[in-house]
Amino acid sequence: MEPLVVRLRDRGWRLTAQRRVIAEAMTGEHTHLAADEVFERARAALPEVSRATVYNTLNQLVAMGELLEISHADGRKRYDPNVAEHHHLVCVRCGDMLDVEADDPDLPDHQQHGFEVLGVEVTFWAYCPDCVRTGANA
Amino acid sequence: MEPLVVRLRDRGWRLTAQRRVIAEAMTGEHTHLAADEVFERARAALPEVSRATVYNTLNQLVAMGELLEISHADGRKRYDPNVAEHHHLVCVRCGDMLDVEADDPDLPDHQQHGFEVLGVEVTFWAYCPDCVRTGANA
DNA sequence: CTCCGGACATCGAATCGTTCTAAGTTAGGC
DNA sequence: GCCTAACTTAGAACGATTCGATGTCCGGAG
Repeated sequence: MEPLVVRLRDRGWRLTAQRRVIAEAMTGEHTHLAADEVFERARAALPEVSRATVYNTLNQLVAMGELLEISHADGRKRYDPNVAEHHHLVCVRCGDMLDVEADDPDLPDHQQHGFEVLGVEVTFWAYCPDCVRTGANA
Repeated sequence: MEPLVVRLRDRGWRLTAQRRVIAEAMTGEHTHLAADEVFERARAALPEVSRATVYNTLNQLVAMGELLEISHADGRKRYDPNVAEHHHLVCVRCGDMLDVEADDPDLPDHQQHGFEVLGVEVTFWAYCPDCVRTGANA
């Protein structure tokens, strides 16, 4: 797929300097940034971005379906540029997250208890390699 | 299983009036209360409970394994007296939650990408019956 | 070219959920 | 009936996020 900034431009989204650095902050190797981490990265590239603009922009990208918003146990939302249906490995000690493929063995019948099921997300609670190595995982 | 308050007493937990009304607030029909809703219910039974005591008590019950803490998309944690492994149907419009049994068809190999898997939680994103009926689910 | 309107960005204050703190109260062993 | 530790309290503090008011930029009509 084309990079995020290209897709955004093609949609006619006004790609200002601030929005560009925010979008670029999302397309690195670490794909589960909290809003504040996005802010830090964006500000490193362009000091005159404000926190509010980061929040505004992230919310717009979520509404546009270009980012996934993931609510994390620590209370800070994470933003995931991988919008394909997928699942997460979450370390219960350090909170680190890793995407895992959705093989979706059994998306159950579309109706459950009267709820109309839209999608399924599996969270694997785990210890990450670092915490297994260094930590007393008691 | 014995009711929550009985189990707590049997553990030697000091069952004060405040703790009792908080525990009782958790054992009603609605099993996914936010802290503030627990506070409201507890205060209805005993007006002189403070918010801090509710938070303290809920955190203790979670630490004791008597409650499950669930992080919800709206940022408020929910507390679930059903501590058996299970999954959740979550309405994406109103946020309502429903427990579903964990048949756990395939708890995958205990190791994934170097993560040591402890447990699996499936979230079914859905429209609840009320929102299907009343809402423009657009 | 200039003006205008609307979209965008900014700053700081406000809000929300939660935790902390310091002081007051209670329960139960001696 | 004390003493101590555990418990509770009200309110301040906190971190994450949103809001509101104001300022800036851009593109098109005149």
